[in-house]
Amino acid sequence: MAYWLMKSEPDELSIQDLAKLGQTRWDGVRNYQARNFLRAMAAGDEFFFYHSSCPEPGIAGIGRIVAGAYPDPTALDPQSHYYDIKASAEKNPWSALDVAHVETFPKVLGLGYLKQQAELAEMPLVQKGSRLSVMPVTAAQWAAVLALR
DNA sequence: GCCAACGTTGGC
DNA sequence: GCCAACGTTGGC
Repeated sequence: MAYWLMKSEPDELSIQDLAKLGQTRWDGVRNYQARNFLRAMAAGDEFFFYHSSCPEPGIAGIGRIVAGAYPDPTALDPQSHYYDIKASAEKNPWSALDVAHVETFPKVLGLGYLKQQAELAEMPLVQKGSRLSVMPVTAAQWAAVLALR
């Protein structure tokens, strides 16, 4: 089992939304590096749910991968914000997967707070200029964040 | 709204 | 293959 971190704008999907839904599709990733990490995920893997582009950016809870990556249907949907004119059913470069709610933290672990943690210094999340929206998390980093709850 | 940093596009 | 221009991300 592996650990990950995924960013979501709470206006789109928040940890509270995921808690309400129980399970949903994680789609709309349009970056190759992030997509490759999606494809490396397996059912049972857990991830930190990070709220980005919002008043209180930070880790808001935990989710679990329910099903591994499959072609992202939003890439083929002209109505979708994530529509990719170059994608087709035969050649869809984008991946989505199904995720479930595991835990909502009592409070969001803010980005500034996370940046203060020496154990997390290697995470792309806290590194200047990094915009990666899906990234691996080591077991040590996972444990360090859990200890901050 | 600003802006730094990154990724992608497309001309050459 | 280079690289300038452009678009996007995302914190502040």
